[in-house]
Parts: sequence; C-alpha cells; structure tokens
Amino acid sequence: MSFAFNDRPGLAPETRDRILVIARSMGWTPSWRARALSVSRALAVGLVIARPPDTLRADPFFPSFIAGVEGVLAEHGYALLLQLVASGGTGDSAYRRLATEGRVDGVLLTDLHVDDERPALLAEIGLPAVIVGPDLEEPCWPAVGVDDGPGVQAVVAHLVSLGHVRIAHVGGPDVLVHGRSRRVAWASALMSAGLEPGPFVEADFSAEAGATATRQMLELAEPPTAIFYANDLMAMAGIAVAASQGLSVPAQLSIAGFDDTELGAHLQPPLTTVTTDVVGWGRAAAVRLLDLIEQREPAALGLCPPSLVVRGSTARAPTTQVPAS
Amino acid sequence: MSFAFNDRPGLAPETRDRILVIARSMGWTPSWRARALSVSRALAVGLVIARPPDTLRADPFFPSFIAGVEGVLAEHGYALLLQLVASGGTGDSAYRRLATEGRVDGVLLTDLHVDDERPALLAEIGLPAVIVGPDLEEPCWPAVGVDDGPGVQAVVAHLVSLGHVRIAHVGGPDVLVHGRSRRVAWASALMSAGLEPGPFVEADFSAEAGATATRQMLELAEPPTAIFYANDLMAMAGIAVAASQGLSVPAQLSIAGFDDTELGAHLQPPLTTVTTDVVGWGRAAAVRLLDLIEQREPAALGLCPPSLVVRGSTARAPTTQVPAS
DNA sequence: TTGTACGCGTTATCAT
DNA sequence: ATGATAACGCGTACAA
Repeated sequence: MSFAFNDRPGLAPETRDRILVIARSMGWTPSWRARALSVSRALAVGLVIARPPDTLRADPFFPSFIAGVEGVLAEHGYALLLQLVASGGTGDSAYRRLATEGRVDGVLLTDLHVDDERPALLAEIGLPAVIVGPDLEEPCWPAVGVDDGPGVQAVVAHLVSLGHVRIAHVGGPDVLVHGRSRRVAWASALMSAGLEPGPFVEADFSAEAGATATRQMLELAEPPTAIFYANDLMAMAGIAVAASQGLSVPAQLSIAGFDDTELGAHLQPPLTTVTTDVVGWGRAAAVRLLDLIEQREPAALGLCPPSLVVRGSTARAPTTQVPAS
Repeated sequence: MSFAFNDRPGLAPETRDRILVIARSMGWTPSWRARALSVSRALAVGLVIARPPDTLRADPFFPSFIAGVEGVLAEHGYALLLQLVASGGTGDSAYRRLATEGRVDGVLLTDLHVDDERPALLAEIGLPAVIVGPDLEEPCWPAVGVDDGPGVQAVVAHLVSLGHVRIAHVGGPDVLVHGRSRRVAWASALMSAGLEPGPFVEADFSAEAGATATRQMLELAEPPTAIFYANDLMAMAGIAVAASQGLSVPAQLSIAGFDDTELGAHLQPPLTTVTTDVVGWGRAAAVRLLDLIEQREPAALGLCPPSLVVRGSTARAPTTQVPAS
C-alpha cells in the first residue's frame, strides 16, 4: 500500500518491491480523490483571473506566468485550477467558493487593486495566498515582488540620455498596482533626472486605449518627444497612430513599451521595451505558495531583474520642436 | 444532509428548510473532496496545452477559449485544470496521469496533430474527450468543428475580387491540423477561382517565422501581390517586413491575417483578417464535454461562422508588376 | 509489520 | 412517505 510508494522506513525492501511489482501489474495508481480526502488537502492551487476578456486576449502575461507556475506545481504533484471571473469585480466570491469547498490549498493573487480587499478576505478565510505584483505598503504579506521600478528607470534614463526632455507616459489603470507603480516610477525617475513630469494619460493596457491616449498626447499644444507606455500593446498602437499622422518614429517621436512582447521585435520600427522575467515570477510564486501550504520555511528565490531592450523605436530627440497636430 | 441540498423527493419541505437554515448558520459548505470521492468523479476537466511558451505568449486563442470553457464549467460546478507541457510532444503522459489519478473526468484536446495519437490513447484509457479543431477524417469522435474553410474562402474571394492573381500563403506548421486545414482551404479556394496556387511558405505561427517567410516571399522572382497569413501575428510581422523594404501596404502588397487580434485593428495599416468566435468554441467544447461526462444526449450547439473583417491592409492589386527585392 | 479507524458526502437500506 | 442508519469509496496514519 502507500508505504511502498512513499518509500517509508520500516518496510522490508523485498516486500516493498513485491508490492510495487504487483501494483504495477494491476495498473494501479493512487487515486487522487481518496488521497485528497485523507490528507485533507486538495493538492491543487487556484488562480483567479479577474480581467475583461478583451484585455486578456492580447496580454502575454498570463500564458508565461502560468507556464512558470505550472512547471513547479507539476513537480510537486499539485494541479493548477484556473478560474476566470468575467464581471468587473475582483472575484471575491470565486475565492471564497474555492476556499470553502476545499478545492484548493492556496491561491495566487494577480492584478491587485489598490485597497484590494482580497488579502483581507483570504486572511479571514485562512487560505494561503501569494500576491504577485509590485511590493505593497504592507510587506508582511507573502508576495513575489515584481518591482517594475528598475525597468522603468532604465527606460527613462535611456530616453534622457538621448536628449529627451518632454517624456510622456501612457499608463495602465491607476487602480491597479502595476499600473500605478509604473506611473510612480516614471514620475520619480523624471524627477531625479531633474526634469518636470511630462504629460500623463491613464489608459487600460488595451491597444484601443493606447491609440486614443496617443492621439491625445499628439494634440497637446506642446506634444512630448518621447512616450513611455505601460505595456507593449499600447506602445505598438501608439506607433501606428504616430505613423498615421505622418509622424516618423523614432525620428520625430520616440516610443518605448514594457513587457517585451514577441511581436514588438518584429514591428517597423522594432519596439524599445523592457524584458521582464514573467516565467520566473510564476515559478517563484508557485514555490512560495507551496512553501506556505506545506508550512516550510520560505526558500529564498532569485528573480531576474527587468532589463531594457533598446531597439529602433527610440532615437535622439529632434532638435526642432515637432509642430502640434 | 445531502437530500436537502440535492432537493431529492422523500423529504418534507419544512425539514429541508430547517436543515438548510441551520447549515447556513453554521457556514457549512459541502466539502468538495468528500463529494468527489463519494460520487467517484473529480468534478473537473483538464486542458493540456502542449505548445512552446513563445508561441503561446502572443496567441490570443487560449485566453479567449479558456474564458468560454470556464464560463460553462463554473455553471455546472466543474473546475478547469490546466496543464502545460513544455516539451515538443503532445503531452501523452500528462493526459495519462490526469486520467489514472482520477483528477479529471474529461479533457479537451487542442492543437491536434495530423495522426495525433491522443484520441486513441484517451479512447484506450476511457477518458471522455472533446477535440477542438477542424473536422477530422473520422467524424465519429466528439469534436467541436472549427471549420476554417469559410473564413479562408472569404479572404481569398476578397483578394480575388480586388484583382489579385498571385495570392501567397504563409501557413502554420503543416503537422497541425489547423495549420494544414487553412492551407488546404487556401489552395482549394484559389483553384475554384481558376487561379493557380501562389507561393506557399510553411511557418510556425510566430512573428519571427512570419517575418522570415515574408522575406522569402518578397525575394521571389515573381513575388505575390497579396499574402494571406494563417494568423494575425505572422501577418503583422509581414506588414513590418514589407514596410522595412520600402514596399507600401496595401498599395503594392495586400496582406490579410486570421484570428482578429485586438492589435491588428490598431496597426498602420489596420489588418484585414477573419474573426472567429473562439469564446464560442470554448463554450461549445465545454458543453459537449459535460454532456459526454454526464452521459447526456449531446445538445445541438450553434457556433458563429467565421467572418471576414476588411480593413486597410488589403487593396486593389497593383497594375504594374512589383519589382523584386 | 499488519490491522483498523478516520475523513466526509452520498446513497441504499431499514424502521417508523 | 418520511426520518434515521449504515455502508461505501480509498489512501493515510496510528495503534496493535
């Protein structure tokens, strides 16, 4: 029986072998259902994705993230339970159900809102959880820190070194921590470079919103010479808007993204952006969550820092002012 | 007890109410683990994704598909178990494990290869499965038909009506059924239009491969005046390649994609493509699979047919031959 | 080493 | 017809 499989001490080797042979010959595999019941663990972790489908479609985050998570989970015999919540909320009820039904032993939290009530909810329920996102004010909660700061700083420094002075930002929703943190990093990087913050438009990470925001930027009396977008998708839409207005990128307008989408490298011009180790986050988050579930000491985990990828969409700032509109 | 929840006959209404009230006051929820054990069902279905992470990242298919699947499953109290297999195979062992451990009651099959051995494997194991993909030779197997034919035909018809004669195709891997089916549809559409098949390059759905294929096309002695790509990602990369070679799209080269990625609509020029109801496939696949698992008669399910979206990347064929290179 | 109680909802059986 | 009771599924863990 189970001793054989778990290779426990106190069992004659030959007996164990005999059992294993017979078991194999019968095609026996431990039933996961029974196992889950007896150890009173689900042997699964949940990932609730609360995002409008449209934003989700073009986002390279989740596939990579899930790949990282799943790799670790599989090694430990855990399964990944995916749940999408369509509505605008953060899916509280989904988490609650997952927890009370005992379907999962822990959950991963992404797309955290500022003042997100999910951590409190999960603490109340007593469900282990790992937050994936930029460091919060309360660092006590287990989280894999995804500090966008260095990446953003690298972009701004790059643009500053090219002589840009009016560096704009098209951000994600400010209620999302990773939207806000990128904006804050952008603002503080400008400040520490001695520049005043350029124009800022809040968008929602979608191409549509990126395009609209770009149009707004270009209609300004004093348009920026460089725009930094909170993700590649918006940046790519931005390049298209500039092109459609006869503005040449990067000669007249420099554009930088964030995420390093595959397509970005193959556009014309190829997109300057920031690579982030999303698979690594996934792995780290999974390791941390399993440590939490199995009450192990949290292992130290190394994450690749974000790194700037300079490509063709950024160049020296134009010496003459770009005429408005 | 369970009679109350399942609303079985043979129980006085007032007793049932009393039980429910007490249960609620105690915050009781049926344990999913015990339930799964006693009904000897996992109450979950599996989705094994066997794809290189890079191809996965930029693909809008899975997020939409999963959204569709998950919506249906949640309604029926089923969970979605996600598994990614990194290696090049189709993840046979992953399916086998899922089945023998009893973690799932059925699986969804995507990215089917020609001569895929998974259907046979699953039949042998006795695990209900629904294939998502173009109709196969053996229509006996439960599948949600994703017939790309009409969409491809619409694209070709559109290009033909614009006067194009040399219509090329950059396809997906020919070992994948949806790669092959699009190529076949393209070839037969050309044939029925009385045109000889234009040049064909097999790629792998990635932007990189799309770009390379496009370069090959444009180096031909007699380059095509229109290229139809098996997905938007390759098409977008194709537009960029053309642009970088000083070829104007659509004036000198028409380009069409397949999938209707969000970004496609916001590029310059916006991409002509085919919308497919991926969320609908997800829903249909889930419904079908649950019917199969619960041994119901398969419900008829309506799928939106693919539809052509004409945008700016296609135009009348140039009257003068495009000079090579 | 071997046997047995346990976890927990479901369902069939047995009284009432 | 209605309520109560027991057996079941299947590993696990502890006692014997």
